[in-house]
Amino acid sequence: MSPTQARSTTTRARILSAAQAQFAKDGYERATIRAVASLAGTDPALVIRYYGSKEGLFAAATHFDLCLPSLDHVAHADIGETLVRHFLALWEGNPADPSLRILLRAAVTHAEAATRIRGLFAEQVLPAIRVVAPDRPALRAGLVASQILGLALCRYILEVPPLVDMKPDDVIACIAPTLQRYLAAPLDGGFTANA
Amino acid sequence: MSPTQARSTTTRARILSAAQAQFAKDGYERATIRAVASLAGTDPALVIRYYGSKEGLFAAATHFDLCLPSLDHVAHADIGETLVRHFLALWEGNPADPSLRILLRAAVTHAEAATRIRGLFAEQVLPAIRVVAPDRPALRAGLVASQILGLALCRYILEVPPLVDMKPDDVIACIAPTLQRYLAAPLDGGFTANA
DNA sequence: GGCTTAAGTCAACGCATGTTGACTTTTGCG
DNA sequence: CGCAAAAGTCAACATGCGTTGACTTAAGCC
Repeated sequence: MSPTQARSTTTRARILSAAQAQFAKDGYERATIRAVASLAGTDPALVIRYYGSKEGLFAAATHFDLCLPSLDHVAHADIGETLVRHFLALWEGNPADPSLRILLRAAVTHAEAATRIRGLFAEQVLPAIRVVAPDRPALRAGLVASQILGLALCRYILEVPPLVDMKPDDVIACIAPTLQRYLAAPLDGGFTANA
Repeated sequence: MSPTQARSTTTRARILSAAQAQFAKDGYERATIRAVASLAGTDPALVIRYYGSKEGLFAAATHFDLCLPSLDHVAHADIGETLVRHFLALWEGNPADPSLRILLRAAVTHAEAATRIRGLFAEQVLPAIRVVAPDRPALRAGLVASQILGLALCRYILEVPPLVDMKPDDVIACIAPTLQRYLAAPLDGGFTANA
């Protein structure tokens, strides 16, 4: 790669990084191309040249992977805890991946972002859960998603007081048994009778 | 009330109703005063005259009450189910109250809406839960909120496939035991050791 | 009936946005 | 060096927004 190509690559990366920061902070509609360019130390026109449009920039800023661990070699009793721990690390890791924050902030008003989240669910969460919960995996994965996303919403977006201040290990201790039940509860009896 | 006052009251109500519909559908930033006025069959200027600004219109469109039932006369074992059932009715009732949908859609990017949700939590959810779970009520209420909001997010906003298609009674059967555990689980042992 | 006040309408302003095209600067290569 | 292509910059456009003020219409009251 020639030096001049390297420079453009660097600029593109700076723009993408700035875009992720702005989308994560302000959501899709409040984030502006001008603010992204300013944060990246460049020009709005360059942002458009490299990413085509605001939509294209958003798509590029949210291409990522949940990196779910394979659950089939985890002790059955530890699957719930493994899942919460993984998602907490995703949100709070150093550096934290901003993509989930971006996606969650945007998905509420942006149809394509919502589709993307459903895609993550169908292509990454559901398959991982299918291998450890072969009966009604979609239902179980959906319940897991509702608790995980609800936790993320309250802790990282809405900042509901008791949840935002908890230590990660305490969050794990509270949430893990819920996921464990969603994954392992028998279908007859106390779970869901019909359907 | 004179007929002319009655007319203005009707118009104000039509505007408010249209605003709720638009905010619920599009979120705060995508909803426009012009669209609200058009849906209400009136003029944008009138919207501003009656509600001062877009912020004022939003504030008026989200003044509401969770109408939580008093839990102190519910059998202990039924509190979880009572709560889910109540929130499901709030979202799906006929007519469904659009306020929660509006608030959830907006809170993700609108600071004041997020504050409003925290206010609902502190002033309505927390007190109701305090009377049935006197030890660490804030923690328990926070966990309940995370599951309820996560369910609402997945079922009504993101429309994650397995959750959006479930019958209300099945949702209740799945979620109620989770809330029950959050409210009634002993603090030592499997819940959260320290903190 | 005519005057006062409120209800409703219209056109316009100022502003911020995404996006475009022409321009200038820098780089790589013969 | 000198040219071609790429990287980067600038000013401007068109559009849609919230909001404003002047205007017109209708209603209530003496």
